[in-house]
Amino acid sequence: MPTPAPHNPATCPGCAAPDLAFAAHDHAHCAADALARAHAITAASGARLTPVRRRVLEILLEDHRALGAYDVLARLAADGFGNQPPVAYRALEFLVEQGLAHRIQRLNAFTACAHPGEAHAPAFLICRSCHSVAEAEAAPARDALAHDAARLGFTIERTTIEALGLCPACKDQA
Amino acid sequence: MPTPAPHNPATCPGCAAPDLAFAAHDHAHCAADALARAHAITAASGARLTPVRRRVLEILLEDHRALGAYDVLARLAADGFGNQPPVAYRALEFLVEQGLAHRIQRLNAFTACAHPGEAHAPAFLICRSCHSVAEAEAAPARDALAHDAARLGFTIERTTIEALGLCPACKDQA
DNA sequence: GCTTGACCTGTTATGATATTACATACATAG
DNA sequence: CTATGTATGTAATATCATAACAGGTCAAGC
Repeated sequence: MPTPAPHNPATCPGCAAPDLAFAAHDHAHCAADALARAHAITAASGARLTPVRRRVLEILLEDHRALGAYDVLARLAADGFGNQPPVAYRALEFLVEQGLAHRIQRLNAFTACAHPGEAHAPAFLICRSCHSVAEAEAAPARDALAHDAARLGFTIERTTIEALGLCPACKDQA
Repeated sequence: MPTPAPHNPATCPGCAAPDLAFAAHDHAHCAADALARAHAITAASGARLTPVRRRVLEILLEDHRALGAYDVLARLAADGFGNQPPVAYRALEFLVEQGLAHRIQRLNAFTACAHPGEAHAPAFLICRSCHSVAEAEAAPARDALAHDAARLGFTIERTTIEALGLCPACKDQA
C-alpha cells in the first residue's frame, strides 16, 4: 500500500461533517482516511497493526454499520485467516483498545470509529433497522450524570450512551 | 398476602431519597412498597401479575442488584417453577414492559425498578464489583442527545444510559 | 548466528446468554 | 360447558463470548 497522504482536517469530509454516517459522503475517502490514521496511531503507540487486525478494521470501515463478531469472523475466514471466535474477538478488542473501533452494547456488535485519534467517548445513534451507527457528542450527558454520581458517592469509570431509533434512510422507506 | 397500605409518598423512604441503592435504608419497606405498587399498576392496566411473574419481581427486589436471567431461573426452579430459559425470560420481559424492572445492557442482567409507576427512562449507575444499580436522572442527557439526533434526521426511540464504576461500599473495600 | 522473550495467531473446547417452536394448562366470556 | 385468548412448560437450537494451550514470528541482546 502506498503511504497515505498526511491527514488534513481542513479537507477531510469526515472532519468537516463528523457525524456523516447517515449523510451521503465520499465514503472511499472516509475509509481510507480512517485507515491511514490507524496506521499513524498504532505506529505512534508502538502497537502493531497486523494483517488480521488491519483486515478487521477494513471490514468495519466498509460502511458505518455495526457488525457482530461472528460476521467479522466469517469474512476473515473467507480471506484465509483463522475461523475460530478468538481470532475475531482478539482483533476487535485490540481495535477498541486503540480507539479505532467501538463496541455497541445494544447490538453486541462493533463499528469502526469515525474519529480515530481524537480523544472521545461518544454517544451512539443506532438505527434499529439497518444497524447504521453515528457518533454524537456525549459530553453534556456525561456531565449531567457525573453530578448525580458525585452526590451518591459513586465513581464513574465508563459511561455508555446509546440511542436506538430510525435513521433518515430507513424512516423514508417506512 | 394482606392488602398493602396505599402508597404515601410523604412517608416512603424510596420517595424521599429515591436513589438509595447505595445508602443504608429500610429495604424491607422499600421492597414491600415496590411490590404493592406492582399490584396496583398491573391491576390498573389489566395485566396479570401471575405467581411466576410476582416471584421474579420478589427475587429482583431482594436487593438493588442486577441478576442474570439464568440466576433468576435457578431461583424459580428451586421454588418449583419451570427451569427452562423461556420461563425466566418471559417473566422478565413482562416486568420490563410493565415498568417494574429494567434491563441492564452492560451486564446482560435485570434489576427491579426503584420507582415503579413514575414514568421514567432513567440512567443507571452500575457497580462493576457488586452489581448494585442505582437510578439517576437521565432527562438532561437525553435532551442533549435529542438535539444532535434532530440535526441528523435521526428519530430516537429509546436511549440507554449506563455508567459503570464503583459504588461507595466497594470503593471503601479497595 | 543463536537464544531468548514478548507477542501474535490458531485451535479445541466450553461457557453464557437468548430465542424458536410447539404442547399443555388455565381463566374467563359467551 | 365450550371456545378463546393468554400463560406456562419443555425441547431444541441459535447466538455471543472466553479459557486454555500449542505453535509461529520477530526483534533485542549476547
